[in-house]
Amino acid sequence: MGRKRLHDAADGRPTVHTVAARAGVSIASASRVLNGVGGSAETVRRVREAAAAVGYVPNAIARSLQSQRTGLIAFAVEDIGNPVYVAMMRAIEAVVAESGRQLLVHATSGQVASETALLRRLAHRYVDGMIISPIRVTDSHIEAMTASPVPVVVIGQLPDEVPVDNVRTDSRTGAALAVDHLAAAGRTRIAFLNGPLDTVPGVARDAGFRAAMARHGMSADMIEVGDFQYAAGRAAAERLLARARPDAIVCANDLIAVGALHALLVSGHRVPEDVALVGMDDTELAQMSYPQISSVSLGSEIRGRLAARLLLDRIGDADLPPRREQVPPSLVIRASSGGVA
Amino acid sequence: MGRKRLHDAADGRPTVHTVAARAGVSIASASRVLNGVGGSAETVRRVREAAAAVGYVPNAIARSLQSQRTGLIAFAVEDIGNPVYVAMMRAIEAVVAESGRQLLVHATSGQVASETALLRRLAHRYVDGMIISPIRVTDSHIEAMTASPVPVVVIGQLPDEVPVDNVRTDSRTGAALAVDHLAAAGRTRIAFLNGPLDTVPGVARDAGFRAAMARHGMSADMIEVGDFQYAAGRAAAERLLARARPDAIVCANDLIAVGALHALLVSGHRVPEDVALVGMDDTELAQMSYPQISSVSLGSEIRGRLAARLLLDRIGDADLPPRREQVPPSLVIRASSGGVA
DNA sequence: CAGACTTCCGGAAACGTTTACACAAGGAGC
DNA sequence: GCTCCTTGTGTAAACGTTTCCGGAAGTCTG
Repeated sequence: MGRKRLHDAADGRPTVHTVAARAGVSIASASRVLNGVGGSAETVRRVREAAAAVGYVPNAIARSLQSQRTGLIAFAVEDIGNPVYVAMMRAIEAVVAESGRQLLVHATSGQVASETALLRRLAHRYVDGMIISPIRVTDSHIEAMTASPVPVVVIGQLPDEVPVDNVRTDSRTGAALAVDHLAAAGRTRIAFLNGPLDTVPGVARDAGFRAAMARHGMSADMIEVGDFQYAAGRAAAERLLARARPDAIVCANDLIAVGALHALLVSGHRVPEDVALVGMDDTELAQMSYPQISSVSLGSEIRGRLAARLLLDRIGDADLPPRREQVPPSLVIRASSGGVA
Repeated sequence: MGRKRLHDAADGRPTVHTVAARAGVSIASASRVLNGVGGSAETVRRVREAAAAVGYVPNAIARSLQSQRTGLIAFAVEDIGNPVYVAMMRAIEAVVAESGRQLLVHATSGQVASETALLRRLAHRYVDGMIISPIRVTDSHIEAMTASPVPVVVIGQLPDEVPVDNVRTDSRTGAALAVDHLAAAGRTRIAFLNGPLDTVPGVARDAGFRAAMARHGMSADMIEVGDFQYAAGRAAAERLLARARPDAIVCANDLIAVGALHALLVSGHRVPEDVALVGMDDTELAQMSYPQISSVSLGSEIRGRLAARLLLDRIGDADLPPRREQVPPSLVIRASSGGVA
């Protein structure tokens, strides 16, 4: 006794030293065999056997310290309960997996503190890069992003001068598409249920809605604001219906639209006969509802895929100039606005 | 020249050496100041200033190698598109955040290879512990779990002899609750839309349904199987309606139930008048639908919270005996089965 | 059989932190 | 003025890997 666990880690688990000692070889040889590079047949056999016997599991942290890579990518998102982020995540995951890396998701609950803390923590090298889709962009976000030691790609609008890879869409135009569609269908009293006006998408969609309404000569006086959730959408619709008689509603995302649909049906309105409905993001939620909800697609899968590619490119070459991709919105017409069922 | 970036990391970023050199102190002092322990007023000032000047960001990997902790917890889940996992995640997150750690989520897409690869990779020390909710449990899962160097907690059924902390529910009884409720409401032709029979929940719910039907003297001959997704639920319901005339449908989860609801409404059935519907998991989806869907709650928040606590306890003391928590199911009655709207 | 090449191996130095330990300086107590 | 304690500092050893480098042994060529 006394020499037991001599080469083990602090917690008693075997290390490469343990394996090497048991196999009667140097740690260099053990390491080589365990990584499958070099080693004579006999050495390979002995090391493999020793590793299996002691149940050796490499310590990835130590390996990463040496290799300067972890093989992990993070996707930080504000509300993973929103299917649009799930769609993005799936697209990102596909690209990331293809590169042999693993994707981790972090839900920030949209708190600025939490988001920057995340950047501070993960970006301290636990991951090789991260994709982040903030709905609010503060100075501290920007500072954290530019100071990050690992590459960061942003999905969403970003001030032009920030030198960070960036995939954006144009939800201003997206909101306008919805209005145009409803106006063309003869709707004249179009309401808008938006998310918070201190968010980037909130202001863009508000601007798009107002501009399109003006263009059609209609007044934008039926606007309700809540957050981007189902419950808020339902509540906003109830407030709206209590004070006005819209014949169409544009919603700033699909969660809000589903909430609005619920409020409409509960209060006996027919959709789309009495009130037409258009959501935004074109998530699976829009298809799962009955009637199915027309929705402005902002190309979430495409944005996810592009963001992943930008990130991998930058990991491959840190000196690339900052790039910027733009994905155009498009309208998907379904039953809720009088399209085909 | 020649001595420039002498103390920088390989990638040119400043290290604690860089900061120490610039501040004219030893790396020990620099480290102490940066961690907020000790240091004279003058030293603190100089180090802080130097760190800010060079934009020092600590390398978390190196720190973790030394401290043997990362402060990260992982939640591995099969399909993050299913709201039940989002609910669990939120509950876990709350507990984990309280302990000052950060939660990461990994969606495994239910592939065994991916799940065990995950265990192999993350559990190699990138995280301090992980919670996993597999719907299939294979030998390779069990092996990976027991060999894991970091604590693992399983949400879901597990063979009794596996010495792993475990939070389970009883979805067998859950399915029976649904049948009892429908039978009590006078439904006599009860169908069942289940998930795959090679999954743990799939077999449990099948057994529960059949047992309850037998107990009520009804034959369990209207059963359709798909996967646990919306599309499968809708397709299964369509198959069912093409060959039979149920007056009630039990669904193995809420996604399936929403799919079934859609199929029912499209084909002109009234819910609950013609066909009553009960889902399972009691996710927000059940409340977002119209009519709202009755659902068997399996206490996902509670299970998440318990799992997180078990994990933290085990991280605190690895020698604890394996523990097992059980959460009972309960029925939440809504409009789709004739409850209150 | 001499030399040139190849293959395999072990020692030791990294990777960027934290921290145990030793030591110096300064103040308080007698 | 001596000891004793406190406070601050620096040196160096960890943490568990990978990998560079030099040397030993074996193989091929002419």
